[in-house]
Amino acid sequence: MNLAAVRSAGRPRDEARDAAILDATLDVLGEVGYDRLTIDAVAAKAKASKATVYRRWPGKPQLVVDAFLAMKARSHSDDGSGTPQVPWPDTGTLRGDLVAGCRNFIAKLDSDEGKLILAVMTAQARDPELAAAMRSATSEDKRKYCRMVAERAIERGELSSAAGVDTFTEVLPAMMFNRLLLSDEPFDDAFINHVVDDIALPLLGHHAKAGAG
Amino acid sequence: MNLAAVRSAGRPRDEARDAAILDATLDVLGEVGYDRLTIDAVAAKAKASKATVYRRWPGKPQLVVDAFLAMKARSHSDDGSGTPQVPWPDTGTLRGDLVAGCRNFIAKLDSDEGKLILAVMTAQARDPELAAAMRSATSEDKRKYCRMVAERAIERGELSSAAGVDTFTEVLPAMMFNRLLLSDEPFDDAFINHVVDDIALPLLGHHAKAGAG
Amino acid sequence: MNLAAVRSAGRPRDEARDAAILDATLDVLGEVGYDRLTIDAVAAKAKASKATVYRRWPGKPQLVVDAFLAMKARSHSDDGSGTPQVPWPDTGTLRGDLVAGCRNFIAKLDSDEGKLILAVMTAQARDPELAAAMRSATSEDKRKYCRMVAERAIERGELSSAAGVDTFTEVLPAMMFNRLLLSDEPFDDAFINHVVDDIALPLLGHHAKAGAG
Amino acid sequence: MNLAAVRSAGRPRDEARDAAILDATLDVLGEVGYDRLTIDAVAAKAKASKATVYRRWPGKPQLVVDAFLAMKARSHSDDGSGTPQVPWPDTGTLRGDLVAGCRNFIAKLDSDEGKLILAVMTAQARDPELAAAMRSATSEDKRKYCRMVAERAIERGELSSAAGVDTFTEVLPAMMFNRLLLSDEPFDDAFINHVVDDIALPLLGHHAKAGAG
DNA sequence: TTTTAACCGAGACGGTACGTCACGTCTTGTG
DNA sequence: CACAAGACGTGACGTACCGTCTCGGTTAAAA
Repeated sequence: MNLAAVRSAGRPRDEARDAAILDATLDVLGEVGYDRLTIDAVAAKAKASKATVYRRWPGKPQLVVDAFLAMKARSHSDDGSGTPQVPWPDTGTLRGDLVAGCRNFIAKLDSDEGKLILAVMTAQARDPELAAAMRSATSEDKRKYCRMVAERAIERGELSSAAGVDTFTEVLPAMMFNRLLLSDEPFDDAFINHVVDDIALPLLGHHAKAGAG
Repeated sequence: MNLAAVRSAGRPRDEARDAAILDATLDVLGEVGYDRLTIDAVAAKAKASKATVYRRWPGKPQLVVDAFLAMKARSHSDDGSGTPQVPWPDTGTLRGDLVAGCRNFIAKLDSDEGKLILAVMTAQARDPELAAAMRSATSEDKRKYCRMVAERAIERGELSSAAGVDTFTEVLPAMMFNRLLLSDEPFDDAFINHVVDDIALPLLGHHAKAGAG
Repeated sequence: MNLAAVRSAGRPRDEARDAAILDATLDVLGEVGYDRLTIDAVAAKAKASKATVYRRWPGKPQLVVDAFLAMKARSHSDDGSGTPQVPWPDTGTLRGDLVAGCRNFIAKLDSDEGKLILAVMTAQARDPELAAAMRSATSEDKRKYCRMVAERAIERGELSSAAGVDTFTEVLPAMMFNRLLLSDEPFDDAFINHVVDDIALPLLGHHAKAGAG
Repeated sequence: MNLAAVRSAGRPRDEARDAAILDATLDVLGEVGYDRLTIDAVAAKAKASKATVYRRWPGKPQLVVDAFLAMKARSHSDDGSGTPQVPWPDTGTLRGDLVAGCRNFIAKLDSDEGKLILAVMTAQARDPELAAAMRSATSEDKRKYCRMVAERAIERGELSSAAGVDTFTEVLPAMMFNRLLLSDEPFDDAFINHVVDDIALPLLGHHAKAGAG
């Protein structure tokens, strides 16, 4: 009797239930938001019992995190490659890359997925565990993207070093979260230009003469 | 019959109840946090009825906002002057002023009031109305402080213009909110130094050779 | 200053308010019944304040009793005479008089006033005070009617004495109240015939061979 | 899959909770009466939750009816026999039987159970459903008793037929309800004699020469 | 094979908080 | 004083979710 055999006498968990429950969670999340999401509603929509939900997740925040991660994983695996399915296009200039990146993010928020992202972000502040999960789920993506943009700029000669990249990677999301969660001002092109020209480029050490667009 | 006489037939609302309820709200908020705060508990502590609470506020978030604003108003009116009761000391250098400002903020968060601030901030993201109220309640303070620091620096010759002040006023709080609400990293001196040296000073156009402290 | 002048310093009670409140009470009673009648609703409909209502009546049951009595008094005083405005017709036979009386009562219950009567009767069982008021308000009418019917029968030679009249006066209303309040069977002609033939006439000592109608 | 197997998915209702809740209802009913009985009090006394109560009964009147019926059922099943545990003694005369029956009823009203009976009767007039339930719960008993008394009388030769029994069965309870619910006169021996001699016996066709007692 | 132990759906359970309603009292300003 | 308006403390209402717990009935690995 080896270690692997120790666990599980009894009926094994039906992994398909996980998927159904996570799907239902995303549905409900999109329909009513994080705060009004109830486990009962999720279970009903998944044709699962509350017990099955609670057997797998200790509570709402964890369930929502997992649902979010599952959604992310699914959208990333639409193709077989490890590269993101929405490639970050090389626009030819540092500023163009940054603006394109921001616009891409806005576009994402308008999609079905975006509603969920907002719902989850909204709940982050209340739930440290959810926040941690979200961070670990997204930080790598953010870092990759920012580094790539910086490297391209260095190759082009627009930047002399990647020194400011980490700070920039830190400030850019902070600005976006604030705009989305705490401000009622629109997340529009004017804001993007402002963030790119007045914050991102200066922090990256790009003393632009070409100025704004 | 003038306009002033028009208002109010019937028994006027007892403003003292407002105060009692808001006080109770702050108490409960400090004791159990936003999520576990219940209207029943507030009413009981204020020796008021739930009906009285609901007659004045439509729900928990609005009540908490008002409680927060009342606390702010009260602490600001401790003296009769218009100047803040915690003066922003002139440390002699721009960098010193900024660090001192940040540390002052941290110190505030450790106070009784700080628990409330955190509780309210935590709830902001969920409640647009609360967020709006918080913004309007705090933005002026923030702007004043940042301008004052910048003006001192200009007087000293450390800055050539106040051009970056607005952006700086925007970024600094964003960084702090992120650290407080979405990060699990400590809000310590290392972070302050990082924000001041790598973000604030560059954005203000202070191309410091004097570097760190 | 004479004795009459002693009482009442200050503004005298506006007797018109009584009428308005009682009218409103009858309205509300007819609309929603006794149990759902609220003092607030009455006051609102009378454009009176709750204080005015409570200054005059200690509570709902007393108010409803008074409203009922006022309605009765008003309908009785439609003409100046002391005789009832709905005369009890002499049908020529004892049985005919009894059936006509019962039918008259049913007809009354279908009127606007009837709804109120039912509402008040419904409330009687719960409220001893209301029951007492109702009794004293209606018993005399009942006794008068029953005696009149019996006397006519004696004049016609249908009855030899009025001996059974008091008992009959007691049983008839009891049967009706039971049918109305505690039974779900209809208050129809079949019931009337049953009561008259099987109960009223035997108790009055009318050993009829002429039987049914 | 037979019919018995069809019933019930999910956890079955715990019948013991029914009993506990009904017991608690009877307790509270006895303590404070129908009008002051609250669902909260019942639930607390039954160590149940309000939700459990509302899951089984739609509201107070239905709960009270069921509690009453449960009490009746329980007291009837104290012995295994189908005969009532309080036998109706044969006093030797029709009049004696009737008087004894009425006195037995009065005695019952003075017991603990009597308080409940009164409480429920009081509520009947307001609640048609309750009234219907009470009727079906008590009518059979009444009919049985009245028939038995009549049959004894026929055997003794006191009555020539059972013709008047149904009417009598109808009138007797009506008189009692009126006395209990709508009158303030006492339910005493004088009343019993009156009902028996002036109403019951005549309606049964017992033209007594022995007259009253 | 036969256990046997965990799974599954459904839904009851004790709680807690919700937001509303009506009560009877009170507190204003205006006759 | 009375009066209209309406705020007040009280307390019950019926609902909604919480997270846990039975049920009867699978489902696979272990015996």
